[in-house]
Amino acid sequence: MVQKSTPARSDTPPKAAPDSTRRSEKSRRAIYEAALALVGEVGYQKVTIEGIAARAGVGKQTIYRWWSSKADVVMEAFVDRSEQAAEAVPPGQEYAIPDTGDLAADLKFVLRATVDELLDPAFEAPYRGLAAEGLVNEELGRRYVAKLLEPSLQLYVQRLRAAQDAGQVRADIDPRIALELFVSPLAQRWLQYAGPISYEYTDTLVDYALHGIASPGGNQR
Amino acid sequence: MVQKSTPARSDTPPKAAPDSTRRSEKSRRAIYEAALALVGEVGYQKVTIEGIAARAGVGKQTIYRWWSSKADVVMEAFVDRSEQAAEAVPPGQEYAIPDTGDLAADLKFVLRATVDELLDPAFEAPYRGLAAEGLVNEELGRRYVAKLLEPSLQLYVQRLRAAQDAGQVRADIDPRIALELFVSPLAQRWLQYAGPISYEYTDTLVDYALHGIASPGGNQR
Amino acid sequence: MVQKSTPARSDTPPKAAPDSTRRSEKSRRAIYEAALALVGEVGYQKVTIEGIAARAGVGKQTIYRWWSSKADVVMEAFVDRSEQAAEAVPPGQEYAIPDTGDLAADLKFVLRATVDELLDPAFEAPYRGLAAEGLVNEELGRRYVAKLLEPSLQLYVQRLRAAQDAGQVRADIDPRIALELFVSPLAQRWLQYAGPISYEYTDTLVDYALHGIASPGGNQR
Amino acid sequence: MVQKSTPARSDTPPKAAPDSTRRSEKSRRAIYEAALALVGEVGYQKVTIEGIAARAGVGKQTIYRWWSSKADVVMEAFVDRSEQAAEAVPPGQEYAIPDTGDLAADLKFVLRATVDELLDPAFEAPYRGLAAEGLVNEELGRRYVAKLLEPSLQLYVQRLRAAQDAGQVRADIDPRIALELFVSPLAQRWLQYAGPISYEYTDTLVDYALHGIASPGGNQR
DNA sequence: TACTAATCGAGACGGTACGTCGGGTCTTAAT
DNA sequence: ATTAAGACCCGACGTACCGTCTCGATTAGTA
Repeated sequence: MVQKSTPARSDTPPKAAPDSTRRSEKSRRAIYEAALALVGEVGYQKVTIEGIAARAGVGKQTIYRWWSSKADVVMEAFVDRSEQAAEAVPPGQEYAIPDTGDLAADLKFVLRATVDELLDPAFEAPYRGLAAEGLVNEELGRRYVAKLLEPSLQLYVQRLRAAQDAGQVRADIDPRIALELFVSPLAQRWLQYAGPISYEYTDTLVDYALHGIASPGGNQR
Repeated sequence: MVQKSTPARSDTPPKAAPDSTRRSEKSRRAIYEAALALVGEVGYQKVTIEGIAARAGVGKQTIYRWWSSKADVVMEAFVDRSEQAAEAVPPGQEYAIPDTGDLAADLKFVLRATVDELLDPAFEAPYRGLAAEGLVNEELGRRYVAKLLEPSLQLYVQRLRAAQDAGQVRADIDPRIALELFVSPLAQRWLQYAGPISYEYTDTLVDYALHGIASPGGNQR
Repeated sequence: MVQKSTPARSDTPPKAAPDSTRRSEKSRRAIYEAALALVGEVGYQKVTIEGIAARAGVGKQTIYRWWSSKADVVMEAFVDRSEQAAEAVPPGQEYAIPDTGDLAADLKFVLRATVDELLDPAFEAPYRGLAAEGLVNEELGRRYVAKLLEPSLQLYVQRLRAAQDAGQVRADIDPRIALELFVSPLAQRWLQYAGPISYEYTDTLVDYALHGIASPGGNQR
Repeated sequence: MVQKSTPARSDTPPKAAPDSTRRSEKSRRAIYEAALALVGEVGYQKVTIEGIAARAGVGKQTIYRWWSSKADVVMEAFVDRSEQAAEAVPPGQEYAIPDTGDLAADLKFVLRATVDELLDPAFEAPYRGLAAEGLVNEELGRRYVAKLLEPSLQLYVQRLRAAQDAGQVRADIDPRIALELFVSPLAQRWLQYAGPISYEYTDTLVDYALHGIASPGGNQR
């Protein structure tokens, strides 16, 4: 209702950004853990800042000093966990879509893995909660996309580019759009409970996307 | 205190469902209008049951008697509005995707109209709010899909079936899945702020979906 | 907060007093019984009009039509029960303080009986509840006094008058005031939890009241 | 309903008593003032916790944190005001019943002052409201007696003891009981609207109580 | 190594909204 | 016309969290 900050304006000083060199690492870790644990236990919706603070053994102010909202905290906690997981992967071709030369097979393989992941409750709770918040809070939504969604999608872009180089995908195709043909349907079915998801379904998506749905010699126009 | 209906199980009584024959039509309409107006004015998130009641000139209890949550109220209000709009259409081929014989053109036309609609703030507010709630509340999410999403998608199914009959779409294609190739990407970009949406973008989606992204003579395996 | 009715004023007609000839005797009895039962079970405070109506199997309106408040209902129910009890007494010298010729003994006897009554939970609940309401609602308070309190006190007046005739009480004494010397202290101790009540205590009150507390030859000016 | 004392037992935790050292004095004062003002303006019955909070510019929780009910708040506010008034009295023989040597005159004087006080609306509103609550809530009633009633009565005890020392009151008289002969009748008439109160009435009470109502040489058996 | 300013745990505070209860009025159908 | 039933508008309840604001009691980085 009331406008509050709009960065600087003196008068009421701009809140004097806290000194991050003095920040307590221990508290940060405790907050991340508490946030993720609570999201898992009671669901994103029912998590409260007070609850996180209590669980982490931390004052509320310590949270408000470094984050601006519950979504912020959970998002960072989630990203942090992802990064932690990423670092655990042996250093080589860490995260990439396999390239066996058979594009269809590679895509089907990755999408099947994605199906498995989506059905894992540990992922589901924070992922859904954040996504929901993101629908309605544009700033957060864009951060969500940039931090959690786009990096995964870029792996598809890479794989599709390789396929273009190999002459398996038409050169005039925009890979960033092309990947949506099979990724977005899966995303929507899962996120919105818009339909069942299965290996068969994702396999079908890949086939349709690669070869199109039109009849081969069909006279379009 | 006294058990009334639903024979056994007692203990914590099932709350004695209200008598819907005596329901006040006036209040219901007022509540729908208040809910939609408020969602438009302050955004779904900031709407409260208390606010709806006050705006509608209605006791809070009257809302709680007939609905179980804000999402419930707004959903029903939204559906009601849609139905009202539907009834206003002259009785003929009310809602359908045009069939000019040119499938690509027809789909592009409809998707362009969808783009326009998605960018209309009047639609956006309740749609997003409900979608967000639906991500996180499965029961609501399924209702959302059934009431608001699936009916629109069925129009695509019809059009694609017609195209199959006309030999423009392969007979082995499942239209319910096929439509997702171009609908879901648009939905995701819009809902999740996952990318820009434009006529050019939707046109591209249709082209990719119809003809596939693979090279014509590409050797897959 | 807002004044609403103030009896007549035309405009909004004075509510058209109900036709008492058509009143349902059965409902009235049921309401009395429900009211007294509930007061006994959950305490005056927690009794609600809704509760009485439900227990009596009666519509709320039927109560509001004939009574103006919970206090009203309970009061009438209580008075009704008293009258019922009174009628059960064999017609003779129904209710009176015994007159053995020994005033002190007679008063002590009656007060001891009163102590017993006051400690009977069946009496206590509605009596206290009504008294409390009466403190704060003058109209009700006066009715309480007239219906429940004064009739008992008049029995003392009669007995004291007899004592005056017998020359045991000074002729210039006002019996209506005199009785308060021993009745009011007991009443206050009980009502307000202002002190313990016992036979010894009431005996003492009678002695003090009869003979005074001043020293016999004390020179009071 | 709520567990109150019995420290441990957990399960449903005992609500973690707030830290009284950090209590806001400003809020407490504001609450007292608001409570007394409202009781004066709209009457004890119509005062609500919500109203007190609003008037005091305080959150409801701040009231619920430190008091358990409206009666509690008003009582404390009332006691606080009494103590404040008491402190304002010049330190000497602050509050005592005058001792001119003439017991009857002294008592009549004090009772006349009490009559005046009882008829002062500023006293009446909270006094009656609290008394009413006290009838029906034993715990509160006893607190009421201890804090507001008994201290006044002790003044009579002192004066009567002095009179005993002076040989004006019989030595075997219990002053705590004796005072009730004239105090309780006045209290009952006022509290319960049980009869008119006037100087003449209280004078009469004193006379009756001092000398008794029995005939001097009356043969009691 | 001591100083001193920021951060920390804790939680009281002014608020908003929750979901529930009951008051008193009004409407409906059955008697 | 009264009744049982109960929906209605309304006001207050007591609770949960919000985000802000003190409080000592630690910590660091600097002097």
